Amino acid sequence: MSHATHITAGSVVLAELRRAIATGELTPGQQLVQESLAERFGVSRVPLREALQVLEAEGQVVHQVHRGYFITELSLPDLIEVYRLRAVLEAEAARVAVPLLTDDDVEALAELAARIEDASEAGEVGAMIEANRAFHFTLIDAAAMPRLSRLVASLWDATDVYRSVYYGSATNRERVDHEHASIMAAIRNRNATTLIGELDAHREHAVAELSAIVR
Amino acid sequence: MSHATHITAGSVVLAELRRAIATGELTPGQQLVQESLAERFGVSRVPLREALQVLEAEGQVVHQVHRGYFITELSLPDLIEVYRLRAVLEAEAARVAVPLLTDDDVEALAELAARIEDASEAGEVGAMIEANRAFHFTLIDAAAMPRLSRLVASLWDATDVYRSVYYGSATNRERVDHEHASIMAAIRNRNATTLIGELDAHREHAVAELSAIVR
DNA sequence: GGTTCAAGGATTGTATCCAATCCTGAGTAG
DNA sequence: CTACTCAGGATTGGATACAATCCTTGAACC
Repeated sequence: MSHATHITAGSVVLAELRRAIATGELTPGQQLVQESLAERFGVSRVPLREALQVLEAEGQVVHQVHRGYFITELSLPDLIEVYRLRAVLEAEAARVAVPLLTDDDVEALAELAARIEDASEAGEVGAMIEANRAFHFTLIDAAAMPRLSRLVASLWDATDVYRSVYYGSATNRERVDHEHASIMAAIRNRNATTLIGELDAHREHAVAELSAIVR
Repeated sequence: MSHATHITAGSVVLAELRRAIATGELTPGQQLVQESLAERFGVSRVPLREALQVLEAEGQVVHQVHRGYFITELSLPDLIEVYRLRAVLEAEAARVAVPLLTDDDVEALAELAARIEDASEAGEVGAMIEANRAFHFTLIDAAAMPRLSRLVASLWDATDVYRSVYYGSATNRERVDHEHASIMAAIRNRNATTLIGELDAHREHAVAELSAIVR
């Protein structure tokens, strides 16, 4: 029996909340009224609160006793810190992963890069976000450091609120495609130093664009 | 995060559980039966589960649907990964913090180092663990990167289960004191490179000892 | 007009109760 | 003797009900 077979109300609500945050349906600063959300998802407040507590631990929402849960508002210093920590951790992941990459891994990465491009040209923002995440985490997971993957994932989650806005721009989507091509080239060459440089540039461009959005 | 002024049943239970884990009262692999714990803390199962969910998000306990919560068992690869991630993140913290350190910070660090030594000689393991954590996080917090502090804290928490065993040994306590002296010297000289080297050595010795314990 | 303060409703925190699932162990068949 | 089956209790997941706290609103007072 696998874990996924046990669908619990709390996990369903958690997934729904994640989606709502990622799509921008729930906007930063907004209060999450427990009764309304519970009714909307067709569950009681108990599993709803369970999901909210998980999101709080991840920093996606903030909690104030007797006042409630609110979607986290990312400040500019916050955003910059998230990307700085990503730089540190993803560099480590790349360093470890490159020597471990199998040909199958590289193949999978190339295919994901292609899927991103397709979604990008079609303007399918949701599909692009998903494929993009799969692309980057295929590389990160290749380092075979599960805790590292989890930490980086939580940092990605922290900026999910703004990701849909970022990919909404065709200019941004096009630049991302070019950067992914450079990243793939470094991966194919098994050159960790170059790869880390490309990843850093990739992130720098994103943080520059996002800085404008946050304000 | 909840204001300290408003103590909620869940937060009390959470603190108690943390203490019980840190002191080794709850041992790795052990099941946490909700009813018993709730009764022991004098609360219902609702706030207890709330605390358990927080600990699960932090990786201190694991959860299996319809089976319950268990104290996490740290595998050797896990332990090594935790310390490797700490090395990466704490090095970054040190790099950022050193130029920002005020004389007051250095003073506070020196005082904490002294407190650690006192507790070490007196064999007060609990006090030593607490002062040691305060010492290291005074340095880390000086980097003024709150998310970085949180990530590192979660990595420290992950090995809390074994910390009391580690500090139970007088040999270990004595070595730690010497290492802290070297760390303080590097801090006083505002030499980030030396400091990072000392911190790395400090951690390497700990992971070597802990590896033996895990097995 | 501005400030203080006290209801009352709105919202969250917690306890209690019921439902769903798991685990144990006795019994049975092979 | 071993493997399987299937109650019955033990334990967790979730819903409802109640208590504690907060927030708004409006009136009294300066």
